[in-house]
Amino acid sequence: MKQTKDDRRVERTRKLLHEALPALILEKGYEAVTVQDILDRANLGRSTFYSHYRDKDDLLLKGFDYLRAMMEKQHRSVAGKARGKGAGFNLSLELFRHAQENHRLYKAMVGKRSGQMIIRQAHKYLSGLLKEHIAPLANTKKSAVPVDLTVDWLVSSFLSVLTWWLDRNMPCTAEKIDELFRQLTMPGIQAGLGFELQ
Amino acid sequence: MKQTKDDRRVERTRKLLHEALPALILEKGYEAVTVQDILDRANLGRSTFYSHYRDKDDLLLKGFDYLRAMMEKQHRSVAGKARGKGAGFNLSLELFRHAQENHRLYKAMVGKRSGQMIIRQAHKYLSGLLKEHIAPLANTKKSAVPVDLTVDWLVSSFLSVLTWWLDRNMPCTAEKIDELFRQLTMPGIQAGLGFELQ
DNA sequence: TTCAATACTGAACACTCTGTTCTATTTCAA
DNA sequence: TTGAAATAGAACAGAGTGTTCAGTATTGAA
Repeated sequence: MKQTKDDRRVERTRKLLHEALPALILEKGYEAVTVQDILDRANLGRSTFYSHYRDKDDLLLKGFDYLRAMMEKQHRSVAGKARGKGAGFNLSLELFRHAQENHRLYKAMVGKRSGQMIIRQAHKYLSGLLKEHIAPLANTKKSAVPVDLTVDWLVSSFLSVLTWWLDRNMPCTAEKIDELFRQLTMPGIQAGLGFELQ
Repeated sequence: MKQTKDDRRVERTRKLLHEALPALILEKGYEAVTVQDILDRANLGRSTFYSHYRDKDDLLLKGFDYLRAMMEKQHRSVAGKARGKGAGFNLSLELFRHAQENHRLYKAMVGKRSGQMIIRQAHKYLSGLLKEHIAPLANTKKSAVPVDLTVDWLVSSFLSVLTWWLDRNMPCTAEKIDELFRQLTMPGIQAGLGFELQ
């Protein structure tokens, strides 16, 4: 099923819209960006926008979906290479790395000027990931802290460290910021989930 | 300098406005609340609102100022009673307690339906408090983590635990949630600030 | 090359919300 | 009682939203 030229045309239009938004968010903050701003930047007509997206939020959320898909694709590729039994897997480091490679996009999404909705979305998504990857490991007998509280806290912790790092234009490597993140949160995770780490 | 009746009248008007907002935030979320909603709820005229506040954000921020002043007053009173040298001082527990006593207001301010602006304001305020109370204790030689990162992280951690607790209608006591908060964050603080706690 | 389908343009529109202005009314203090 | 201050609320201009629609451009197929 070959992609028609019309399909590519639509894709190109959407890409123009998606690429216009982050820059505008970084310039004036998400709330202040108007649909007209996006249109002017992307050089598109008003009705074109509304034929593709319901509103500004919809555009942003679909941008987030795109980012997430990109991240998951990269993850599968990384995970594929290191398919040893003890290879483990470092979610936060992967995220820091991915954020570094797409820092403009990440900064617009989770940085100081982003909208609350996208932060919530990111929080929700990461909570889901964590519940899937980490919560099953919890030893509920040893742990004194409810698992969902621990997950919420850990996601907030991660996002705050990520935001700090991005808003200061990544003053250190992804590996270093991940190490700092782990120093701050690892012992708490042990208390929260009731297990000892390697 | 006696307070005139006109002064009291103004005060009453402002109180009506301040009391209308939290309920509306909890109902439909801060963003969705219009000035007209507030006016209808408070039974006041449009021009009255704008003679007291610049806009909706201004009203919310002054509400936050009020909350902060209330909290600081209570703190001084508590600190006054326990004025021993080793009495120490448990900021997070005081905040959890104050939140419990004013949970509707706190929930509107920092809960899931609040606005991003007020979260930022709260973050800024708490960061200031922490920098004042805790950062001077940091042992920069031992600590591997930048102090401002640690402070940012700790404030985010606190707000996430507070939000979890409030949004679930405080399923445990203030003392218990404070204990959980400390279990999650204390070891990280030691790593972040490079000192041992009592 | 022609033509119908599809995608985009952009003006016009109704709508909601904002913040200001202005006149009338109420409340208060002296 | 009267002047000053506070409030009421209608009217207004302006910004932004999301829809509609007639017209233009591009595409795929005959």
